[in-house]
Amino acid sequence: MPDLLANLNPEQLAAVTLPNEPALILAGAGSGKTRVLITRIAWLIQQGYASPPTILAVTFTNKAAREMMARLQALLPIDTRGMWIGTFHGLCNRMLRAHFRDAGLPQTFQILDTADQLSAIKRLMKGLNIDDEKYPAKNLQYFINNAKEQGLRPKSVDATDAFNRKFVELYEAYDQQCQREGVVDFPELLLRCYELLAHNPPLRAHYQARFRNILVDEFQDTNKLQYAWLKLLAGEHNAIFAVGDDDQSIYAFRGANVGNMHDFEREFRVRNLIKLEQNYRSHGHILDTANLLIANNSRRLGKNLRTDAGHGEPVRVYEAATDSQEAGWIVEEIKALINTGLARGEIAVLYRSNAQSRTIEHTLVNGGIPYRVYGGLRFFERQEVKHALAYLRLIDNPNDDTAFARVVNFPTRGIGARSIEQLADAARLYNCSMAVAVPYVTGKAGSSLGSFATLIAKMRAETQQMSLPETVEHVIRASGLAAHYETEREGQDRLENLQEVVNAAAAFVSEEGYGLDTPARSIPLRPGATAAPEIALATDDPGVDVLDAADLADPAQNPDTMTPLAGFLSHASLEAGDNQAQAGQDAVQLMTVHAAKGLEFTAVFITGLEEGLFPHENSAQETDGLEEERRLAYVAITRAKERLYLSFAQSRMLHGQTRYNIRSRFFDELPEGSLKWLTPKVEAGARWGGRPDNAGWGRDWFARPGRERSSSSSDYVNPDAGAPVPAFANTQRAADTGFKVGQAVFHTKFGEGMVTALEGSGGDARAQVRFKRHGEKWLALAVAKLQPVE
DNA sequence: TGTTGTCAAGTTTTT
DNA sequence: CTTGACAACA
Repeated sequence: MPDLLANLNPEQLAAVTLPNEPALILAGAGSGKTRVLITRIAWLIQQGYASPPTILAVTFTNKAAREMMARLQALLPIDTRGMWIGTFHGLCNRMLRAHFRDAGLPQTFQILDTADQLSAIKRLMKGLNIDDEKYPAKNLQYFINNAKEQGLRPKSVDATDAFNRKFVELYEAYDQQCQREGVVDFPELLLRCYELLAHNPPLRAHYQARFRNILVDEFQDTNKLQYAWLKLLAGEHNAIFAVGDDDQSIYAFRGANVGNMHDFEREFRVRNLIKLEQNYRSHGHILDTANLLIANNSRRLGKNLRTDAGHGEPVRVYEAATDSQEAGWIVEEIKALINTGLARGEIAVLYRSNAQSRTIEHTLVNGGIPYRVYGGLRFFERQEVKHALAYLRLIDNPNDDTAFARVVNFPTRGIGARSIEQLADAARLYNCSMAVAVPYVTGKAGSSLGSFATLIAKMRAETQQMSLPETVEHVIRASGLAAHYETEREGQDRLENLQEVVNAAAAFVSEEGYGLDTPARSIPLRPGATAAPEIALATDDPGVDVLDAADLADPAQNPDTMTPLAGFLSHASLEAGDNQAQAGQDAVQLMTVHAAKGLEFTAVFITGLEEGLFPHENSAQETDGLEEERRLAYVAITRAKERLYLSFAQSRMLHGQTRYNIRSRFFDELPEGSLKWLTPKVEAGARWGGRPDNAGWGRDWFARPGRERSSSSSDYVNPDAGAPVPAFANTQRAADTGFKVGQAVFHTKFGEGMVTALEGSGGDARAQVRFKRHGEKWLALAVAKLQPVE
């Protein structure tokens, strides 16, 4: 047996070897969090405190789950089968498949991704003649998902006004539609699974008895429903080992509730709170920068990272005149780094919003530097791939109207919007799916629809005994998709992607350990199978017996709970695939700060550190918005191992117009001693006549006198890039408009405010003003009665 | 039915 | 500026 505990620091060791009690591990960036989690599992098993089937480990992304599985297998000579390691959604899907009847779902239920869900909602609203202007489908989608993530069914939603009552009504209709079609959306997977356990005591008891050891990664990202689900599984006796970092909570906008950490500590009476503060990633100056910045946040659980690595290099700061000049400097610096022998893949350029990538990409192309952008379309989200999947879904479940509507006229077969509308009306009239309603539609439309129905039925019959890859291949041909893209001019890539779907199906079959000729649409019986056993409880059976570890070890006791096709379709929905372009070659990495979480690079550029961009202006409206932005900056900083660059630009092209920004307030929160300004640091007040320190973020920025300072510097020529940096660009603007950013103003209607941005000139000039009482507004200077205040 | 034009909007994102 | 959605056409 390997010595699992070798090379752990005292805190890590303490965490790994905690008794079987609720524990909260506050793991700072780069503190070996994943290692602790994995070693904990291995240690529990090695010591005989736990057997694999008692382990439930939850992550947020499939990537994290895969990494955990792989590292565990490398660490442990024992069998990791029987453990449940996966994402919240993946695990819930697995449980719902095993107990589909108890969950009130058809065996072939399918999963709607976000785009499918939106089109299902649009279809619903169209059918009910709802005005999309008044009730935008997107808003309804948000409303529904939000409610589900709070654990609320339509009945329980507290509708305060007529508008919300309409939403609740639509929410109910939507749920009914999903139920009729046999589909579930993402939050529904969790809520349905939660309810399954909550309403079924024997089942709950079974899983509680089984999962004695529950481990949760990235606990700060859990939402209310996920936390409730965990609590339910933990029951009275099971220990949850939660690992997280409140300082890296950057997903509040999608429902993550950092408060869960505190609630967990309280509700589970956590006695074991361990902080991992030893950082193994970054050099000292970088860490000091991160520490001092995040210290500005209130309501922290409290943590300070330290390193043995020494100070290392200072953090370099650069002020550019424009966004393109910023990009130019970045590219020059990257070239220099590459010349020192640094691999391109060890360099990352981070930005707050995707729109910023274009200028940088453009400059990299000109500089001949290979790069890779993260984000964008993923494999299973491509239209041709979704089309193929829709046919597969229809074969498996003819009631899936989302799939039906998607491909009924693709490739075109003369079924227009009118016919589809008629069909949808008929389906509503008979309360059935569109596929079932086809015979009720007569006339010419009826015959086209009839042949489509025949086509699907034919494909269903033909693929009855086919394996999954054969089924996929057959459907791509028989549906006419292949022929369609063969004739299309730009169809070559799409054809290749369709072939990739076949390959993905083959890979799926092999990874799941099915026989090559296992029919795609039957539950495989595989006596003596060696692949991961699934748990299947005969819950229709009144005498539910809790399976013990011995039962679970016997594959004969553990038949699969879904067909290969259903599994593949779930896989496609739950794991949309890679979202990075041009994978493979050594390239500079471009991504948003969000996408960088969990990654590390030798050299990191954080760009666009400007007020309004980072921190983002929209965050000002959100509660705790500024603190989340600061955490985001903290995450960005802690990605760097050896070299960190921070940059900002005086002017930036955004949405086709030049905006003049002031440097991010975050610069005032960094340790001056760890920074090296490559351009002279211009004191905050010098140029802008006062900074809007907490404007819009809830504090009163008017009551901050004495920050103004006069500037003594003149135009400065940047020695690095060789381009002149007009240090007073904005003041020049001021001559044109009569106003400048940072200036206090008075408006007869809105009262006191401060100019936060200026754009345009002459008669078109507009000023963005942050009013003390009325928030931020754009005002046309030619119209607005705006008076400067001394 | 596919194409063309107009118009509005434009943080962050995994499942 | 750039993209996506949708309405008006050929």
